[in-house]
Amino acid sequence: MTLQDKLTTTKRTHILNAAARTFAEKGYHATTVRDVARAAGVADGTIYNHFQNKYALLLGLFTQMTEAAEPALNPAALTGLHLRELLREMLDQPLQSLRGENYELVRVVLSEALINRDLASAFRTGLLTPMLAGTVEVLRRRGDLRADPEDTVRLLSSLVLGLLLQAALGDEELQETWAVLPDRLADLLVGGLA
Amino acid sequence: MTLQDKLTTTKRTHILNAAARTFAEKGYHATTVRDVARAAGVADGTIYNHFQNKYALLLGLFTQMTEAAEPALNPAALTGLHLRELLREMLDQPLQSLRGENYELVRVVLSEALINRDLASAFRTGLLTPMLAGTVEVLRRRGDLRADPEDTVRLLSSLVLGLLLQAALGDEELQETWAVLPDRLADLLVGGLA
Amino acid sequence: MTLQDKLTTTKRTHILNAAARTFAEKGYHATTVRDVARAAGVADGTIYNHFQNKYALLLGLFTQMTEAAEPALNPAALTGLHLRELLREMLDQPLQSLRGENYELVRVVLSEALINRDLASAFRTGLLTPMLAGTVEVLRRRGDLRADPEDTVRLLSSLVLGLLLQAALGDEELQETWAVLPDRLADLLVGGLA
Amino acid sequence: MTLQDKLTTTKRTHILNAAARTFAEKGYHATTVRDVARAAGVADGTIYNHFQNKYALLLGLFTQMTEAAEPALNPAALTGLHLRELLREMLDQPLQSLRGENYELVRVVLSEALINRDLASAFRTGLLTPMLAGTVEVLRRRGDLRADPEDTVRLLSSLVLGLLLQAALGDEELQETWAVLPDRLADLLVGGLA
DNA sequence: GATGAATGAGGTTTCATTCAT
DNA sequence: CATGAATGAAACCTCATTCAT
Repeated sequence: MTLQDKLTTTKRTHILNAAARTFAEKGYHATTVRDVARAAGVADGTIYNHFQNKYALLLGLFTQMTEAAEPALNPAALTGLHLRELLREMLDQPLQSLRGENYELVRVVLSEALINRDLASAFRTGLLTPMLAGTVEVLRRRGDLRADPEDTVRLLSSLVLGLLLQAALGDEELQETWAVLPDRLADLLVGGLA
Repeated sequence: MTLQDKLTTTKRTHILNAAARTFAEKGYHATTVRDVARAAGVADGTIYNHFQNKYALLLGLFTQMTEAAEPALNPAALTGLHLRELLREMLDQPLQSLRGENYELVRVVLSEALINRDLASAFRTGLLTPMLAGTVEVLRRRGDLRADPEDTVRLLSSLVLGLLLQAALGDEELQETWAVLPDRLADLLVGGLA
Repeated sequence: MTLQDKLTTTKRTHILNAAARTFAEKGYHATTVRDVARAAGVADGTIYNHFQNKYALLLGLFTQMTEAAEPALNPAALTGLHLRELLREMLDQPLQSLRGENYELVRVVLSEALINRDLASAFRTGLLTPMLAGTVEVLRRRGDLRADPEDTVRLLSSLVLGLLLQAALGDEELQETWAVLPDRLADLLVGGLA
Repeated sequence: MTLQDKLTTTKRTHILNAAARTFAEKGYHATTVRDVARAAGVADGTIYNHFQNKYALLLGLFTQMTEAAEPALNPAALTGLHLRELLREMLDQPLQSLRGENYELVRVVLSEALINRDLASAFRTGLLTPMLAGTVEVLRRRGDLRADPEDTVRLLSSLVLGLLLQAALGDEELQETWAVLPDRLADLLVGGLA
C-alpha cells in the first residue's frame, strides 16, 4: 500500500466517520450529503470522489459495522466456561460490542434495513447468519447442553436482538439494568422458569 | 355519529389503508403523497382534507396499529392455563396479531421509530409498556412460577421483539418454523437449558 | 326591491364586510377565500354564489370605497369660507373620511392598485379625477385665489395623498399630529414659506 | 475582494436585476421564482444559492433602492441656492432619482410595504426618516425661511410622496408636466396661494 | 484529487374553484 | 341558495449529483 493509497483510505474513513455521526444524529433520510461534507470538513463534491452516491455511504457504514463485529462472531475463547457463564457471555458480548458510536449506527442501519430488501439481506448474511452459525458450533461441542443447539441459538439470538431493539428505541429502564441483565437472564435460562 | 361523519371516517380509513399499502411496499420516505393519493384513487389535495401532512399518515397508521394490538394486551383469558401453555400463548399471540397487513406495517413504523424520538416514545408507551404491564400482572398471580416475574417478562418481551425483528428483516427460515416455534421455545424456557 | 333582493343584498354586504376585515388584517394575497368565508360565517362555496371570484371581492370593496367617498367629492358646502378655512377643509376632509375601517381598506386597495393596471385606472377615474375636478370648480369661482387653480389642486391633492401614504405606512408621529396638521399646513400654504 | 467574490456579487446583482424586471412587470405575488430564474437565464435552484427565499429577493431590491437613494439624502450641495431654487431641487431630486428602472421598483416595494409591517418599517427608517432629517437640517440653517422648518419638511415630503404615488398609479397628465411641475409648485409654495 | 456553484427533477403543500347533495 | 369535500394546477423550495476551474 503506497502512501497515496493510505491517504486515500484515510480520507475515505474520515468521510465515513463524518457520515456515521450525522446519520446517527438525524437519520439517513434527514441527513443531506452537504451535512456529511460539512461534518467531514470537505466540499460537497469531494464526497463523490470517494463514494458513488449517498447510498454508498450507508453501505460503507454497514460494511464497517460487520467488520467491527467479526471478532465477536468467532467465539473460540468461550470453550472453557460453565454453561451459565457461556450464556452470559453470549448475551453480553453483542450488547457490549455495540456501545458508543456503533450503537447509534445500528439504529440507522437497522432502520433502513427494515425497508430496503437488499440491506436487509446483507444484514442477515453479513451479521446474523455467521453469528448464529458460529454459536451453534460452540454449543454443539458441549456435553452439558440438554436442549437442542439450534433452538437454543434461535432463542439466544432473538433475545439479543430484542434487547438491542428495545435499547435502540430508548428504553431507559433497560439501559439502567444493562449491567446485570445478562447475569439474571442467564440464570433464568439455565434453571428454567418453573 | 351522523351519516356525514360515517362517510368522512370511511374515507379517512380508505386513505389510511392506501397509505399502509404504499408505505409497506416502498417505505415511508420513498413514498410520495401522490403515491398514496393514486393508491387511494383520490386527488393529491384530498389527502390534506383528512390528514394534516404526510407525517400524520404515519401517525395514523401507528395509532391503528396500537388499537389493533390492544386486545392482545389484556390477557385475561390466560388464567387457567398450565405454565408451559401460558408461555406458548404469550409468545404466539403477539406474533399472530401481526400477520397479514399489520405485519408489513410493523416494518414501516418500526423503521421510522428507530430514528424518530417521538415515534419511538409513542411506540414504547403505546405498545410495549402496556403489554409488559399486563403480562407482569398475570404472572404475579400464579404460584407455579419460580422465577422473578419482572425478569420473566423482560425475557419474554425481548424474545418476541427479537423474533419479530428477524421476521421483519425477511428471515425465511424463521417464518417457516413460525408455526411450531412458540411450542419449542416454551419447552426450552420451562425446563431450562441445562 | 323585494324582500328576497334585500336579503341577497344584505348577505353580499355581509360577505364584503368580512372580506374588508380579513383583507385589512392580512392583505389581499395572504387572505384565502376560506378566511373570508370563516369571517363571514358562511361556507366556502357561498362566496361564489355572490361573487364571481376572489378578485371580485376586491373590486366590490373598491366600489364600496368610491361610493363612500362620493359625498366628499362634491364640496358645495365650502362656498362661504375664507381661503384659509377652505384649504384646511380640503386637506382635512379626505383624511377624516378614511378613519376607521375605511382607512385599512385604502391600504389594501392602494397596494393592489400599485400593481394592477386596471385597478389603478379605476382608482384614478373613480376617485382621484372626480375629486380634482370638483375641487377645481370650487377654486375657480373664488376671487381671492392668486394662484392658478389647476396647480393649486395638484398641490393639494398631492399633499393629501402623500399624507395618506405616510399614515398608511405607519408613521405614528404623523398620526399624532393628525388633528392639528391641516391647520398648520393651511397656514403655510396661504402665507407662503418666504 | 477576490475574483470569486466579484463573480458571486455579479451573479447576485444579475439575479436581482432579473427580479426587478419581473416584479415590476407582474408584481411580487404574481411573479414566480421560476419567472425570475428564466429572466436571469439560470436554473430555479440557482436563485436559492444567492437568496434565502423569494422574499429575500424583495428585500434585496429594497436595499438596492435605499442605497441608490442615499446620495439624494445628503443635500449638502443645496446651501448656496435661493429659497425658491432650494424648494425646486427638493421636489425635483427625489422624483428624478426614481426615473427609469428604479421608478418601477418603487411601485413594487411600495405595494408590498403597504401590507407588510416589516417592510413598511424598513421603508420609513431606511428612506423617509433620513430624507426628512437631512432636509430639516438644511432648512434650519437658512435665514430666509419664515415658516417652521419641521412643518415645511412635512409639507415637502408629503408633496413628493403624493406626486410619486400619482405617477406610480399611472397618472399620465402628471408625467407630462413632470418637467415643469417642480418649478410651478415651488413658485406657489414660496409666494403663497393668497 | 478538491472545490462549490449550478442544475433541475421532484417533493410537499396550498388554495381558488367546482359541483353533487 | 347553501354547503364543504374534492379537485389538481401550481407554488416554493430542497438536495443529490455534475462539472468547469
